Amino acid sequence: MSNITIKELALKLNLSAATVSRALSDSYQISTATKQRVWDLAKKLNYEPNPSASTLRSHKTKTLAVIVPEIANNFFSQAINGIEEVSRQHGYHVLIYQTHENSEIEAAFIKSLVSGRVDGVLISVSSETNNKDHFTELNKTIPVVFFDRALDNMEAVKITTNDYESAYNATEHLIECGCKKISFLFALNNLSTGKNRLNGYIDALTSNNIAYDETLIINCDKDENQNYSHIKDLLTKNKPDGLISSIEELVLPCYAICEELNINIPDDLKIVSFSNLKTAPFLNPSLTTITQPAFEIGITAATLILKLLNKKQVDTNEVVVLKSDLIERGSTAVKKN
Amino acid sequence: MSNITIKELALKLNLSAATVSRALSDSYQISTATKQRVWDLAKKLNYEPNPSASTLRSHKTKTLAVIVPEIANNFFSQAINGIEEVSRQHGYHVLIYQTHENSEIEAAFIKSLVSGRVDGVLISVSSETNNKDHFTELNKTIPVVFFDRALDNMEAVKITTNDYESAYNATEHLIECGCKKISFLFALNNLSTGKNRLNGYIDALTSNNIAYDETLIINCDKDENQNYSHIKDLLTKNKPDGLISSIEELVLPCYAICEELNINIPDDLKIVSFSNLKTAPFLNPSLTTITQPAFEIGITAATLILKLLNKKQVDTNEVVVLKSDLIERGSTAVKKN
DNA sequence: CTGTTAGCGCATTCAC
DNA sequence: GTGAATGCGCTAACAG
Repeated sequence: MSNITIKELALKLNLSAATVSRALSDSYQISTATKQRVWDLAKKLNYEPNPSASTLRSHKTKTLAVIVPEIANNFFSQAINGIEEVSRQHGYHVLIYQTHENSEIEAAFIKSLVSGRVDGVLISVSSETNNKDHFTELNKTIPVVFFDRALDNMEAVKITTNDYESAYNATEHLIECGCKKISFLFALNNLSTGKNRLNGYIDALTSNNIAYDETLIINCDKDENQNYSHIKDLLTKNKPDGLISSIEELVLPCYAICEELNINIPDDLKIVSFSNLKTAPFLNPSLTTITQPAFEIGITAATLILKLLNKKQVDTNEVVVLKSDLIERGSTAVKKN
Repeated sequence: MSNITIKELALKLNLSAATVSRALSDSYQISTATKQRVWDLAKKLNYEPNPSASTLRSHKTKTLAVIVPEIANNFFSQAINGIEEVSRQHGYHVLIYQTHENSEIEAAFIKSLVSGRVDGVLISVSSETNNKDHFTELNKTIPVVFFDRALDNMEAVKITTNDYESAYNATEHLIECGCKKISFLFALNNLSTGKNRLNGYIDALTSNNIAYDETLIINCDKDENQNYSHIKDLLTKNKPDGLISSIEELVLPCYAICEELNINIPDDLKIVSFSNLKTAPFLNPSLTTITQPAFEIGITAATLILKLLNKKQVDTNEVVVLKSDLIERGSTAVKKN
């Protein structure tokens, strides 16, 4: 801890602590000469204000909390990147919490944040969460902004992507590629993020006059082994020629199963996956991805919450929808949507 | 902010604030009955202690700072995952800062952290950094633990991986695969992390009686375009049959260049890269990776700093070295080192 | 076992 | 323009 305090600065400058405090915050009440003296000494002695004392007095922490299911995830780490970027530019600090998709851990974090540790919270909710009580409670005291995964029935600022549309387009893309039997790996079943993706898939099928077949939709959850065997069943029995995965985590099992079953990708089975592994289609031309603008989502979410904190005019119910890209790669070409 | 304070609890319970404070921290001085009354009311009223007030008084923040070059990076995000995990289990909060390999931003963060915002700092230094002044200054006031990228000439707790050995093994692996002309993409030139990787490569060559050829070593830096053209030159003129990339970021340009030049991977050129993209060899069998135990590094770093904070006996000069895996994938097999 | 008192460092109100 | 006084919420020393 830098031991130097306002009091000590005041002492050395023959000023009162109040004057030094005001000078440091560039108050109009202080003469330019005094300000300069204060700034010079502060710089010389490496003065750094004590954040706890400052917060205790001013009720401003200059800190944001970010709650995500996982940090080691291509989407979330890119989003956090954007959030940190904006925060740094505005002198804000960023606290990170991960829930591992566990709504109890999530609730505990949320509860602990009402104590004035942060000025605002950016959250992408766990896939299990359906109780919004903690959130409404928290939102009474500080601004909360949801990104990517929001609670359906909650009024709050939300940043999402065009999940429905991008799943629709991806499905149509597979149809245009000649797929007749397209399956869907359904994850985030509890959230509108997941449901929208499913609905985009279903609607694309029906509007292209393809019979909607429930057995082609696999419900996926946290149990990796179960997911694996369900997908394996699907590929063995139903033999789809196209597949859409609603989360990146399921791509690898798909590849493993195809190898096991001697299914050739993409000749026998074309795969499209929601994924922010931007290098995926380049390392492996047979994979097409729906890539969310994760960094921009982070930027947008952080910018919005800072506006809320600065009492700028923001619709506290605003929903921002950004667009995903469909990234495909043949031998050389790279397409974007 | 949860408005309820110790004072209010005290008032409602006909106790003094001091007693309530002691009861909340489960002090041995307080009767079980009183403790229970306090806990019950605290729970009922959703009391959450004000962290600023607590810190101001106790000089403990229960917060760690993590400084990394990039969050959206497979290695660092996995390391942060481990750090967050340990921190949560011990009731610590985690602040994230990214330097984008800029030592000025890094220095500014370090400077701002002497003010008592955190109890300790976990850092992986920027590739530009060679001035250790800020670090020694900071380390006087709070513990600093370096992970993966440390400053050479600084006495501190460090967690690293066996960079020399893993580069050595990877090079020997390529030799065993029949490569005669192995090139090396040299990055992190300023850090021992990078230098050790280079030396492992060089020593593996010489101890296998392969002439050491400087033109096969490409100096890479932040300038992506320059890296690209240098690598392209290498592949065009020198036509190596093996390549080791000392960072993950250079793999994609390599693939792009090979495609451009009609070089077949792995038939014409075998590539091994330091990379924590764990899915890489699975999505693309032609890539072999040296994968660092990022999560374990995070776990270890966090555990160590918590020990330091709790004045446990820790050698303040301790260096922990964890081991990377060489992950290769033929048609079906997966090897580990 | 519990209460009283004091002060962490800062920002704000009120004086002059 | 500047200073003196006050209190944010908590914990620790001292007292009993």
